[in-house]
Amino acid sequence: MTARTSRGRRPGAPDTRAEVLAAARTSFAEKGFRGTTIRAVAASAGVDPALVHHYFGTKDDLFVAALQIPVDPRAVLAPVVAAGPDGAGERLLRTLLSVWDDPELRPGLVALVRSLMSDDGAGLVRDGFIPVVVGPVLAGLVPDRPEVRIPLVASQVIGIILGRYVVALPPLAQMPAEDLVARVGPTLQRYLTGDLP
Amino acid sequence: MTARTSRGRRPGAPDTRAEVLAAARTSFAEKGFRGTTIRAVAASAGVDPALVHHYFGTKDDLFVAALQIPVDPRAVLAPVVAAGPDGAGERLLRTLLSVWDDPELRPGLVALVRSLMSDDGAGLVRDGFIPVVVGPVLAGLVPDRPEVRIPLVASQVIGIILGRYVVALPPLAQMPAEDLVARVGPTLQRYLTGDLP
DNA sequence: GACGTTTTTCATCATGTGTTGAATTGTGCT
DNA sequence: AGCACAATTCAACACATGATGAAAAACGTC
Repeated sequence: MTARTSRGRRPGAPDTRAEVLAAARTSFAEKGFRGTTIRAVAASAGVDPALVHHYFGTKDDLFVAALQIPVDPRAVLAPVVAAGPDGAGERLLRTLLSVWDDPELRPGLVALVRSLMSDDGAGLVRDGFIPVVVGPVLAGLVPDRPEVRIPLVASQVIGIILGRYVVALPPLAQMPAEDLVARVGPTLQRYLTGDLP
Repeated sequence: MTARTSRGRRPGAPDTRAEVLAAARTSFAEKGFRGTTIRAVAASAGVDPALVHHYFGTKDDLFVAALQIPVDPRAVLAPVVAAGPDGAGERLLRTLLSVWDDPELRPGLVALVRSLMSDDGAGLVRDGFIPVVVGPVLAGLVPDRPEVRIPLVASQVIGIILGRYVVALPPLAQMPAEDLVARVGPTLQRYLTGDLP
């Protein structure tokens, strides 16, 4: 924010690197990959663009550094699956919301989702994430026809995440997690184990 | 595709304008607004970039020309609402899918959604589209607490649209519309008129 | 066939971007 | 005090992009 003029190292021991990373995170989360410029990140961190390159190399490198998703979806979902099909819908949603509501993780996750939308990461979600990562895990929960049930679950989950975190639809974004769980849990439960035509 | 060298007007009566527009549509749909360059559109239409500017003015103008959503959501939704709450979930979804499955309308709609995602059209969806356009219409269907019910409906609808049309999740994209209606309709019905905690 | 009009390309500009290398200033070690 | 090293900025390059104005080729009309 404040104008810096002098050249060379700053006095004190400011963790400039962390500030740059934070600025990059929020910018990627808000404007996506192409919408984020290194110059804007640098400006928002009160720093010269060259410093961004000095710490993190290219823009791609900065992006992966900004994501840093310290969450293995399989590890997170494992307990949900292990507890069996009863009440799995609510447990699944509760787990998911607890991860996304963590303020440490949220910007990275939002940035990831945004970039998956705009650049052709759609293919990645379609061919990689759903069938390879989350599909097999949830497959342990459903009694039959996983190829029908899993996408239905995915559609409702995607909708919640987009509405609550990316678009921040007011009532959805402010709704207490437990209310959401109570309201949407049954939907997921039906998709997972209910009677489907 | 073929290399054109000669200057001036082409022989015959090719509708180059339409070709440019089509190229713009698919590019906007696939790569979003920022991901689309005028030069790429021109190349894909086998045309000089200046021609794109000649027909449609600035890039923004080209974008709105490419959208051309000849669909007024309120007009489309009106009959759904008029028929009353019984079976509204299925009717709503059926209507929606019939619009999106129309190959004329699809690229424009996908492009619109993509751009709403990446640029900060999120605000537009949040503050404009949902509360102003679709909210009041659907409000005629719900018995109480619209501020809870409408966003839930929105979340499931958004998820379906993203899964089926934007990401093109395989089983969701290929599923016959009526199967989807039968499977997801009850969810919407519950969000609209069911017992919610 | 002459002529105005439309369609098309060429050449060019200004701007914003990612990236690089050198220069400057502070910090910590000996 | 001296010196290697890290942190930081400056200046600049190469490139892609959106945009503009003028010129060339085909068409339609009289």
